[in-house]
Amino acid sequence: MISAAIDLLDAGGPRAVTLREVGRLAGVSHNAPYKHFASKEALLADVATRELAQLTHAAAGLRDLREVLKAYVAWALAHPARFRLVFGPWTTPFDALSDAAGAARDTLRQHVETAQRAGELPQGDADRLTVLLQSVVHGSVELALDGHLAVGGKWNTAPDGLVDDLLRHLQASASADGVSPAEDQG
Amino acid sequence: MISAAIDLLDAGGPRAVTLREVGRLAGVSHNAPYKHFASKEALLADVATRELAQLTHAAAGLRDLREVLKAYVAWALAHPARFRLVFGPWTTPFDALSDAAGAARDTLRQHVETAQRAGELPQGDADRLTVLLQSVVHGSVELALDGHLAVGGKWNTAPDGLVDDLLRHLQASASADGVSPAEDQG
DNA sequence: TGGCTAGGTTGACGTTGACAACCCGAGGTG
DNA sequence: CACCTCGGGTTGTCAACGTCAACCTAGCCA
Repeated sequence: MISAAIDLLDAGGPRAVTLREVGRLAGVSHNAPYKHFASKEALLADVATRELAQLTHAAAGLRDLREVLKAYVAWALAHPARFRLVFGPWTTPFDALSDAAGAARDTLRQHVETAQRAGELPQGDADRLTVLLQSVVHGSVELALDGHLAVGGKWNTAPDGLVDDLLRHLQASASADGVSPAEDQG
Repeated sequence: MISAAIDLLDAGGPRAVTLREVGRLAGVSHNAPYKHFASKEALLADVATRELAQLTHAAAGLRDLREVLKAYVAWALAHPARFRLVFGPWTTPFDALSDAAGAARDTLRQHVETAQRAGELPQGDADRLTVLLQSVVHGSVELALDGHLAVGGKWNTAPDGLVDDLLRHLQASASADGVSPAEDQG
């Protein structure tokens, strides 16, 4: 059923995900999903949780911060509906989904701290830096999905480029700020 | 009818905006809205366009870039449903809305260029810088609305703070860049 | 054997977006 | 004046949806 929901989501957007159609795709009746999920939103929350956990797992194995950020971007652009679902407006809180989001941010923060130690990012509160990076990824992807980034027909302003821009500026800020660190080779 | 739609939107979120309820609030029958709007989405697009135009108009009169960015943030946090509506997933394109979004980015870019001339931002493509800032505003607001920014119970990571952080880093990057200028031309 | 339960089924209810047909009153034209 | 067009309103209707309720059935365990 969950895979059926994902199929519908990818094919026709959030509007296409209907409990009845999920049941149809799964070869059961229109009310069978209620035996597994309390509501439509609960089904979607389950889908979102799995998706986010999978993404986090994949990101944990990547080399450096830039790769992680770009992996998020690539995933979101490849599966817009899933991205919007995961970070969408939930009307009721789901613990599992919140936990998954927390785990995702934790692995991201770990990469941030590593980059800070390497002098590639400014020192300071790693949490703030993490959410700053996450915000750029999140916002640029959403703007791109809405078509707001095709300014003047040039696509240099794609999310990937914005991530690079921010990292470059942060690197510059780190260099300017941290004249003290000795191991500034790299 | 439009004000009725806004009332419903603010009160009960996107789900509460129903053509029938709009008609009810406007004191007409359940099908009257169809005499003015082709579909529910068209009504919402009209609402979104007005809202965005109004916001842009207000932003055009502000002093500096920081104020503009914070005005966006304040508006979005004050009216989450409107924010999500404006930048939400439209299933059909609406020219008026696209134009309004373009105008919004134009005024933002103007402030960016002013800040660049003042040396408060790195030189280079103003468009890229604009969307970078817009991305942070956009992303941080959305993360905040989803409750993803209450890390460790500290709210220093609020969108306002993130905007300040980014501007500070960019300022530092600009200062560092200014040492060896004349690299970008565009 | 008997009963409990997870999972499935049919049926129904209320709500919604949308379509169609009818209706009225103001305005312009002969 | 009669005639007609037409914007805006109305009722009626439809299919689809989420959800609730009741019923059913196969497997398991005491």
